[in-house]
Amino acid sequence: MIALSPFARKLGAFVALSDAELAALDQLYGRRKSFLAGRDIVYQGQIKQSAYILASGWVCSYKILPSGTRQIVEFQIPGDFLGLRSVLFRTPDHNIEPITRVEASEVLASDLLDVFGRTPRLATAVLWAASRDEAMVVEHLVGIGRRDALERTAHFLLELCTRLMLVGMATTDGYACPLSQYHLADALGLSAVHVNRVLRELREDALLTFQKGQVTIHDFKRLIDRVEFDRTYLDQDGPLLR
Amino acid sequence: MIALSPFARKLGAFVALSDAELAALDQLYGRRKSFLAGRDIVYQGQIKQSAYILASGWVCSYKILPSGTRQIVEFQIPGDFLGLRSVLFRTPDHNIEPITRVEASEVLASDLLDVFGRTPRLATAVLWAASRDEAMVVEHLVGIGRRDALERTAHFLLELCTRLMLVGMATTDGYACPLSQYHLADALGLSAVHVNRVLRELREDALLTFQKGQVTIHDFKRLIDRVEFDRTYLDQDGPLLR
DNA sequence: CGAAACGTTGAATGGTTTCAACAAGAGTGG
DNA sequence: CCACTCTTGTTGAAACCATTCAACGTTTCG
Repeated sequence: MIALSPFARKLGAFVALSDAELAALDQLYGRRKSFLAGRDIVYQGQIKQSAYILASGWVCSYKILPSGTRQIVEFQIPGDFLGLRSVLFRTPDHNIEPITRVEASEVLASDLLDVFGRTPRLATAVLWAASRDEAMVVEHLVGIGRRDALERTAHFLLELCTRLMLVGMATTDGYACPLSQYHLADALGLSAVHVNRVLRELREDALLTFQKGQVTIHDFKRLIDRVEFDRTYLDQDGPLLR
Repeated sequence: MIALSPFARKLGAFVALSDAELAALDQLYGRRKSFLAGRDIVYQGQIKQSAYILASGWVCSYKILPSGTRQIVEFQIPGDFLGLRSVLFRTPDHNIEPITRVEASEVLASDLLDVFGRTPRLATAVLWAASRDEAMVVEHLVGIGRRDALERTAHFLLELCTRLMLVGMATTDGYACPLSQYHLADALGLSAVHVNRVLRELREDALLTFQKGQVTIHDFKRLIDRVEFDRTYLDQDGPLLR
């Protein structure tokens, strides 16, 4: 098997894809665009009738409160859809920040619907991925509402790990992670100072190290036990739909 | 105009509905079911290939953590869809609790798709409502992550107010609310004790009273200013799509 | 009437934030 | 190439918001 795009890899985990379906996937990819780290992708206008599929780089979507603090709602990594709903529904009310340099393929709504019509299994796969994204936002909400800082942080990093494994960018030993402690803080609803302390604790307990753009998991099993991470959607080694 | 169902009322706020479209809506309603307060609607099996439209009563969906605490993700009120995604996507991993006695009409996936195909404006309206639901979950996440207890609580009660106004069950003076302080606590990520204190503060500041199943808003404008509530989707006095 | 659920309040505890100060590394322009 | 600044990371101490524990009042309902 030759190198698949992260997107194809991810969908392949949900639905076993035939060569024909893989070919149909290619039709989705439109114009390639790149965005610079830090410079917000203003949703108004820029992405209006089109969505993107992330080819490389990390992105986050967030909201800013009148007080000036912000809350990151979710991160997108290679293989993820960006703005899928905004194509179908309405202009979103949140901001998008590229965390690294980002390469993304534009996806036109018309192409998407066209491919969906001709290869229903692809539609299933895409919607499945979308529903997983939504489940993650819910999981995120639960974590912020009911888990303490350490559990929440570890959970988040473990979830990132499972997502990255889907596209071949992580193993249970760790992964490259371009996030700053400020990003973590804004996502976890904590202060950056406290994130720092929590990371130190995780490191001193020899569970996990978050340093210099690298997450190293020292004891995967013990970490999972310690924070009661639910492995159900982790133990997916084959497509769900054949 | 004769009495519309809450569902029709809500959609009417998004899309101006013709008589023909209102008639098409009626086709959606299938078997009527009722559920008892407190008895969880187990998602596995019960609601599998069908969704529901709430006719009367309140429902909440929540997740339970290994520690035993729970986090309520969202509430559904009359006019809301229940399990829309589970029809399209996969079986959800959360529980559903009817808070009051609930009357709901079953909606078959086939009927839904059929109506969508024949009256695209209805499809737009339904998807619009779905996207608003999703936006609310995000708003909820932001609140839990970045607002203090008082702001969070007031925000939540104001949001409920705007939702209920859409279906004619609230005014800016208040509304009937069957939630207990425990429900509030589980939704807001707070302890019930602290919710009680926060409610007292809101009451003593003559902003809002939450008592005996009734939310009374004493000073709508001052409350909104105090907690920096965003009125944008509040000031909707006409359909967005004509 | 009694029990169970819900609401209320105080005091002690604790997790998290804020403030403040400093170290280390990356990028920038002179 | 070095000084400079800016961002990111690190640590301690004080302050604060929210939780927990515990007790008691109130309502609801069988």
